[in-house]
Amino acid sequence: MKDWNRHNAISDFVRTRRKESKMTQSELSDLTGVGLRFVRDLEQGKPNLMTDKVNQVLLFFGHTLAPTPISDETRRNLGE
Amino acid sequence: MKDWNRHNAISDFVRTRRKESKMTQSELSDLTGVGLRFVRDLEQGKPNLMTDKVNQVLLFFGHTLAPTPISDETRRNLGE
DNA sequence: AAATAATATACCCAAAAAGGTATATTTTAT
DNA sequence: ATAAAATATACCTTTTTGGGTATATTATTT
Repeated sequence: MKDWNRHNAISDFVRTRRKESKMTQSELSDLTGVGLRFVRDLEQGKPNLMTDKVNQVLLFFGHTLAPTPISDETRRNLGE
Repeated sequence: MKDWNRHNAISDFVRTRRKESKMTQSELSDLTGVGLRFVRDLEQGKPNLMTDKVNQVLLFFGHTLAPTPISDETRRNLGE
């Protein structure tokens, strides 16, 4: 099983935005309609997520999943 | 069940890039390691996809899924 | 026009996600 | 230091994905 990575574009984005908004995971869960468990899996970098669940959360912050040129950081981590 | 939408950021991106590269769905499937069925679901806008499968395809085109401002979505996907 | 290639649809199955709940650990407030 | 709140981990169930294969439709080539 692929290992989790707390620090990836999506996890970092959500965790940062949530804290900036002074929300708890539980509040974000309620406001977005996804399960609390999902918010946790998301922020802790579960490798496999459903796109529409992720979008359900991102949408709350005015964002959405879209193809983006890979960053140097991503390129660096390709090997593992 | 949510309906499929052929024209969304991800589907359009993959279909366009694949055709630019003069590849068939089958070739893209082989080259990326995802199933042919997935390439089809992806290009036809299946509402729910696994992020790591999508990334497996996007990576081939030097991209990856990342949170993107909604207002920029259209611009980002039509260009480059 | 016919033949071939490419794309789309329909079926089944194994594997895994999402969610709920309960428990443990960490962080924050008093 | 203690209590309370927030976050993390573990177990279980239901639902749905991804993939394979077979068939149908559409597009391309000759």
